[in-house]
Amino acid sequence: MNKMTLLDVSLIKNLDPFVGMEDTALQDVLDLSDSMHYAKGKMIFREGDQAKCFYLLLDGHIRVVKTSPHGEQIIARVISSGELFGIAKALHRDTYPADAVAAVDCLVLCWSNRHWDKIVNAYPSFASNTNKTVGKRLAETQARVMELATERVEQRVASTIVKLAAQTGKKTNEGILIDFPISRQDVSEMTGTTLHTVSRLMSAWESKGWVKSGRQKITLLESHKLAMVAAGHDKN
Amino acid sequence: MNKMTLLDVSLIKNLDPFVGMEDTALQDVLDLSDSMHYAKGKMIFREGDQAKCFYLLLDGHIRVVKTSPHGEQIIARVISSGELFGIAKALHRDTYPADAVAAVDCLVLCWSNRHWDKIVNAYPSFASNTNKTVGKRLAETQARVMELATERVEQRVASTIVKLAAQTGKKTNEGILIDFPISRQDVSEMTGTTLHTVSRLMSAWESKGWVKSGRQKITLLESHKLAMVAAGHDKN
DNA sequence: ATCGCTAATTGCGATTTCGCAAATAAGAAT
DNA sequence: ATTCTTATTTGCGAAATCGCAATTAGCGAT
Repeated sequence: MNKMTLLDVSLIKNLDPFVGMEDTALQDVLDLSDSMHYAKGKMIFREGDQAKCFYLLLDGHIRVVKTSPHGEQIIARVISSGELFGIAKALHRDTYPADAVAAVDCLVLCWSNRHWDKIVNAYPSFASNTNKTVGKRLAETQARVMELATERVEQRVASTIVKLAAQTGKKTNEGILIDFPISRQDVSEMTGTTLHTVSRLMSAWESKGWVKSGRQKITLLESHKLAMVAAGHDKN
Repeated sequence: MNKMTLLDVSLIKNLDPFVGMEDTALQDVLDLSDSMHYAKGKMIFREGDQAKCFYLLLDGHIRVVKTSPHGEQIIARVISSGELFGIAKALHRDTYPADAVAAVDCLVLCWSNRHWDKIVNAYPSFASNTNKTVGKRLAETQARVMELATERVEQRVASTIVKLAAQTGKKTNEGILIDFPISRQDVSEMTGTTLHTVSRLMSAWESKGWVKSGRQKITLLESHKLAMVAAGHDKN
């Protein structure tokens, strides 16, 4: 789509999916890609769509969302820059397993799935890095099952915002800001609870001075306190 | 360990992990394996152990169990015959992510991880089948997150026993029997609830004639009714 | 600056699910 | 057959969380 813009190898050279690849190989792969921009709120692909591309997020944040048979949504994960997404091919799927929505304006590279086998076969470290990514996601998902099965809402919410802060956090003079718009509803969809309960928890933490939050904005002031709550320790 | 016993290609020829492989290839792979027996209750590997082997279950059932930091256990999945397990290499892990326990006497093949790369490189369809398995497990795990996040206990328990019946069920003249010893506690560890709640649900269903259950034994008489409950429909 | 929309807050009663405790039952071992 | 161990059942009160509803607040668009 955008073959005119020259994409430089340095854009992707240091990203996890490409470690271990030669510059010439990177250039070859880059030459197969299109670069795309998605405005905040745009849907990049939808659950069940035929998977015709796979993607690399260069800049922004993406929410991966699944919808239950009864219409409730849950956020399966948040993709940050440097991560692959929509890699249905790696899982031998021919449809996407979830919606991908731009949480902010996003810059992505995308490749036609036609190129997948070619790339995977030509560059074993790419294949290997991909497997590693999938393995990590499986482990994370499994960890979430554990949390949902054994922890109370308060712990899950604390743990989720601490993890988000670690993943996407930006230091400000007040504390660590979660660097994309995130509502109470979003947090509830990541933790299996309701926006009401999240709101109550945030209010309680705010009154203790542990967080400072506003409309779609969360700043952690005392992340260690929250980490304690996440771990299920004392609740003072 | 058991090179004396001649293992025949027909043992594994039709199993998912090996579809698309030539008989000679299968024989080569088989020649690298050891066959092992694990008595009911034996632990095959433990979470965090250095992963030195990967396994194929030839006969029996295996519980894959994770333990939370606070000691609660949850059953991540149940492995049935024909499935690979302990494939840490496929996920680029060097430790096992969970315990594997023989739910009944089990017959397994195992391979040293030394052989993993060799096998994967020599037999692309094995690599591909493995990716597919991992993809399926990721999807299942994700589905479980959805259930835990959005459904009530009753639905989750119903859904779990229906799925177990589909996976391991054995037709009897009464109905579909889940073909390995499974306690109320086990079910609770698969659904994120307590054995008490499971017991109450089973009692209720038994009094409606939907199931018949005893000590570590569950038979589904009216699985469609349970499937309705699982789907969250009426509760009559 | 004002309007309008969406997000957030919070009180309160309703439900769900838990957790304890005590009793019973089913097999396994002797 | 008897004893022992482990699984199951069930009542009941407690706790966590939900869900509704009404209000308030923040921010973008006009």
